[in-house]
Amino acid sequence: MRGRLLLVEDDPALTDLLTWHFQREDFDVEHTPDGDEALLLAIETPPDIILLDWMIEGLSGLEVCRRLRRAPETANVPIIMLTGRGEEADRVRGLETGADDYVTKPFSPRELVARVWAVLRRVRPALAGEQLRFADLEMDLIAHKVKRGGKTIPLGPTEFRLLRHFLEHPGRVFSRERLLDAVWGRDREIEIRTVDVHIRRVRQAINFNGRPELIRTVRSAGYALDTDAA
Amino acid sequence: MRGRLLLVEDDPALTDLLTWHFQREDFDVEHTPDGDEALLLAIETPPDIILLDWMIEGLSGLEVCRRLRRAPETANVPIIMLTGRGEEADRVRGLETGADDYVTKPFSPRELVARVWAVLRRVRPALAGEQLRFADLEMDLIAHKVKRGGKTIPLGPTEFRLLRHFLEHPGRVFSRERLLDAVWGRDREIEIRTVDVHIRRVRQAINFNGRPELIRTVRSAGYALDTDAA
DNA sequence: TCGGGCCGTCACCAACTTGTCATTTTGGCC
DNA sequence: GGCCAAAATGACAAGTTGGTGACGGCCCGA
Repeated sequence: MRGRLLLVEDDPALTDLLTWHFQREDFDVEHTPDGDEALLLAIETPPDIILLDWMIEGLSGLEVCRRLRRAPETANVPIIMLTGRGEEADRVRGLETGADDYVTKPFSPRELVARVWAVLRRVRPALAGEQLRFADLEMDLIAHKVKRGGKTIPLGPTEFRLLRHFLEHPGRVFSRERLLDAVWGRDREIEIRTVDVHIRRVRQAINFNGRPELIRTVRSAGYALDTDAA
Repeated sequence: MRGRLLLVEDDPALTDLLTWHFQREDFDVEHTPDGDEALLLAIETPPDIILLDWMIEGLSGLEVCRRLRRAPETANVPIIMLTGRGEEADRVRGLETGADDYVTKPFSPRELVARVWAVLRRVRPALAGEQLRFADLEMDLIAHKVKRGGKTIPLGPTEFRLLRHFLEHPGRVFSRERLLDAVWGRDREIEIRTVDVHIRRVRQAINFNGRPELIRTVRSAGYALDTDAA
C-alpha cells in the first residue's frame, strides 16, 4: 500500500473509475459522497491526499476545503479539487482557498494520477519513493540509506526517522513535542529531553570530519535544518 | 520582494505579460529564452520557482526539467511547465519528469499566479505568508529566523518576540507598558525599564556595521518602527 | 546464553538569556 | 549655557536551557 486517499465525489460512475485507477496505483481508497462526512473522516484519520469534488451533497467542496485547512489535523493534507466549473474565477478561488491543484472535468484519469504523484512528491516524498536532499546530504528512502558527500552514514532506525522528518520540511522549526509526535508517534510516553539525545546522535553521525552543522538549535523553540548551511 | 522567479520563454509578448503580472506580485523576475542558459542561471543561483516553456531554443523544456531535477542545487526548486502541447500524454510526461504543475496555453495569467502560490505554499511556506518584512529586514516565523540584507541575525527568544511585535505593527508607537503586556505577557512582574534594555539588545543585533536605525525612540511615549527608514 | 547495537534516562556542566541597577549620555526647554 | 527628566549604556548575578558522558535495559542474532 502506497498511501491512503480520500475521494469525495457523488457521481457513482466517476467514483468507480477513479477508485479503480488509484487502487491500481496501490492506494487505499476511502470514499464518501457527502461533504460533512468527508470532514469527519478526514479529521478522524487524516489520509495522505484528498480528491474533492466541488459539487457534492452537504457542504460545498470549497467550504470543505476551507474547513480542512483550518483543522490542525488536516491543515497539511494535500487537496486536489475536481470540478465541472471551468471558469477562471472558480479555479483561482479554489487554489486560493488552499487546494493544491484544480482539475476541470472532463479529465483523464491518467493525468489525475500524475498530478496526485506530483503533489505527493512535495508533501510526502517518502510515499513517492523519492530521494531527499539537503545541502550535501542525500537520503534514499527505498534503500534506507543516508549519504553525505558520497560517504554512507550509519544511522539507527529512530535517528533515520528523525532526520527524515527534518528533510521533509527543510528549514522549519519543530518543538520537541512535535518531534515526539512525528517521529515517535502520538501515543508515546517518552521524556521530552530524549529528543536532545537523538539530535546529538544524528549530529554526531552526519558531521564527520568538520562538515558544517546542518541542524540548528532554536533556543526555547526546538530544532530545524539550517537553510543557511545549504 | 517575495521571491525570485526564473521565466524560460521565447515568445516576447507572453514574456512581457507574465513579467508584468509577477512583478506586481513582488517577484524578482529573471528571464531567458534559451534552455541551456536557463540551466546555467538556475544552477548558479537557484530561484524560488521556475516557469518553463516546453518549446524553447536550445534544449527542450522537458530536457531542461530533467536536468534541473538531477542537479543537486536545483533538485528541490519547483517547476511549472507552460505549453501549447495539450495532449494528455505530454502532460503526464511533464508531470512524471518532475514538474510540479503543467499549464496549457492559452491560460490566464491570474490562474498561473494562483498556481504558483499553491506550489510555493508547499515548498517554501515562508514565502507564502508566514513572513514579516520591514525595510531590508525579514523575519521568517516558520524557520524562526531573522535576516537583514541577507545576513542571518542571532536573537534571543525575548528579542525575537519583541521585534516580531514591532514588525506586526509597523510604524505604530508602543509604550513600555504595552510592550510588556504584548511581549512578556499580561501577568508580568517586571521592571518597566527592562524594556529599554531589550530594545537596546535588538538594536545592537540588527544594526550591524552602520545600517540605519529601524527602531525610533519616541520620547516620553515609547518606541516604534521608523517608517522613514523603510 | 552471550554480545552488540540501539534506546531512553539522568546528573552534571557549559553556554546563553534575562532582569536589574548604577552611571552616563541625550534632548528639550528656559 | 545650564538644568532636568528621560533614555542609553555597561556590568553583573541569577536563572534557563541545551549539550554531554555515562549507564542500564532490551532485543535479536550468533
